[in-house]
Amino acid sequence: MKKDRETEAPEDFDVHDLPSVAERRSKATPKTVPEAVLRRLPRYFRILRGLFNADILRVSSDELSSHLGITASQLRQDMKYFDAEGQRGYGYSVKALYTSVSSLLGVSKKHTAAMVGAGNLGSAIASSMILEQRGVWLKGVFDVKAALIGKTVAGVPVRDAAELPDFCSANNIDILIICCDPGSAERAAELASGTGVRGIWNFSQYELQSEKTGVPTENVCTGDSLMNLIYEMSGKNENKTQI
Amino acid sequence: MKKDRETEAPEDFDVHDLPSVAERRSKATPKTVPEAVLRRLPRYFRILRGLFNADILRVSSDELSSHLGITASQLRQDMKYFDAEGQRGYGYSVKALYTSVSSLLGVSKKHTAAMVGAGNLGSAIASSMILEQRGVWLKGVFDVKAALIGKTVAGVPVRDAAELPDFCSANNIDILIICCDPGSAERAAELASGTGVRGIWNFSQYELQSEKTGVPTENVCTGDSLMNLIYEMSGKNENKTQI
DNA sequence: TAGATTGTTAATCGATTAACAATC
DNA sequence: TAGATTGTTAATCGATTAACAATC
Repeated sequence: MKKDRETEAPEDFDVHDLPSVAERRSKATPKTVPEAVLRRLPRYFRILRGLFNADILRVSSDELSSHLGITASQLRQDMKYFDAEGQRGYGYSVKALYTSVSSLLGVSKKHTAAMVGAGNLGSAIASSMILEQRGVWLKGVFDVKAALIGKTVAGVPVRDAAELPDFCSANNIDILIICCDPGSAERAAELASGTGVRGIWNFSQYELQSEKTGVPTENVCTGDSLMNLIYEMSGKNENKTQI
Repeated sequence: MKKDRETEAPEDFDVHDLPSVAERRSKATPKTVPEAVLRRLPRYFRILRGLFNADILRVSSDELSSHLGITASQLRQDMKYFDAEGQRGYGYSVKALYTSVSSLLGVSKKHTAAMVGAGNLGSAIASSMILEQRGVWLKGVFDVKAALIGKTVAGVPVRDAAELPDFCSANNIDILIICCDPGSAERAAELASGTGVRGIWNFSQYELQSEKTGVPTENVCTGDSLMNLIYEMSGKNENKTQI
C-alpha cells in the first residue's frame, strides 16, 4: 500500500505554501532537539519531500526508517521532537511530517541572500535550485574582478564588491554566501558584519568561526567529504557502512 | 612557547612525502576507529596541517582540543586511535600526529580521478587545490555537451561522456567525480561500474546509495548545509554552538 | 627537581535498540 | 474484529567528562 492517494494530488507544491506550525495542533514538542536528531533533519527533509512529491500520503516508521538507514525504533524516538503524530495501525502522514520538519528547520521561512564571488563556484550555486528550494532569494552578486562586474549570474547583475555592505543594509540581506578565494573570504565576512546579515554560508577554503563572525556560520568543507571517501575506499572501516 | 622550531623547517612540504606508517613505531592501534572519532578526523587533518605548515612542532592536548572545539580529555581519548604518542609534560609532536591522521585517512596514498560534468561546478572543483592537496590526480574530464568537448578544464581536455567507461578502464581510474545534472548522475555511476572505479564523489542533487553503486560513495549534500545554517539562524538551538 | 601534561580509569551522559502494551 | 503499527518504557551501548597517578 505505497501510493495511497486520497483526493487531489498537489501538482506545483512549494514548502512555503504549507500551513504554519501555529495553524496545526501542537503536541507540546519537547524543548531542545538533541544533536543526533538535528543531524538527521536535513535527510528527513529530503526524503519526505521526495515522498510528498511522489504523492505518497502515508508512511510507516518501518519504511521511512529504511530510507534513512536508521531503525524504526530510532525513528519513532525522533518523532517525539516532530510536531506530528502517527496513527497506530497506519503510520504517519507524509504531509504532516514534511510540514513539521520544514518548520523545525526554519526552511518554511523566506530569506534573502547576497553572494560574494561570481566565479565558477558562485555561478554553479546561483544557477542551481538549492537556494530557491529552501526559500532563499539571491538578491545580489559581488566580485572584485572588473571583468565580471556588469555581467549577470543566474539573472542577477554582478556588482563591485565594494558596494557589498551598503547593498546588504539597504536590502535587508539575511545570508551572505561566500564563494570567493580564501583571502577575500575573511574580508567579506568582516564587511558584512554590522549590516544586518544574520548568517554566513561559506564555500571558501578559509574556515570561518562563528565566534569571530558573530553570526551563525556554516562552512562547506568539501575537502572533508573527499577525505571521508578516501577513508571508506581504504577499507579500514570493516564495521558498518557510513552515512 | 608556540613557535618552537628545532632544526630546519620543511618549506615545500607535501603530506605524500611523510614517512609511511610501517616506518614508524606502532602503538598496536586499537582495531576499529569509532564513528565519533572518524567524524572528527578531517578536522584533525586540517588543523594539524595548519600547525605543521606554520612550523609549530609541538602541541598540547589543551591547545589542540580548543582548535577542534572539544575537551582536552576527549582529545586524549581520541589519541588512542592515532598512531602517535604524546610526551608527558610536553605534549604531542605535530608532525607525528599529522602523519598519523594522514595515513589513517588514507590521504597519504595517491589516487586517480575522472570527472563527469565540465560546467561551472566541475570547473570550480577541478581548478581548486582540493584534489591535489589530497593526492588526487584528475586525469580526465567528460561532458555530454558537444560545445564543451575539446575545451580544457584546469588544463585537462574535455572528452565525450561516451568515452568515460573505456577511459576509466584504460587509465586505472580510482575515483569518479560527478558534477553533472541529477539525471545524468545515475547513468554516469552505472557507466563507471565495472571499470575498476573504487569510489564515487557525487555533487549532483541525485543522491547515490553505495548499496546501489557497489563502491564507497560520498554525496556532497550542499543543501543540507544551507538548511543547518537556516536552523541555526532560527535561534531554536539555545544549547551550545554546533560544529 | 618542580611544573606540566599525558595516559588511563571510573563516572556520567546521551543515543540507540528491544520489546510490548495501547490503539487505530 | 483482527492486523498493523504507534508511543513509550527499560535495557544496552557508545561517547564524553572528570579526575588523578604516572612520568617526562
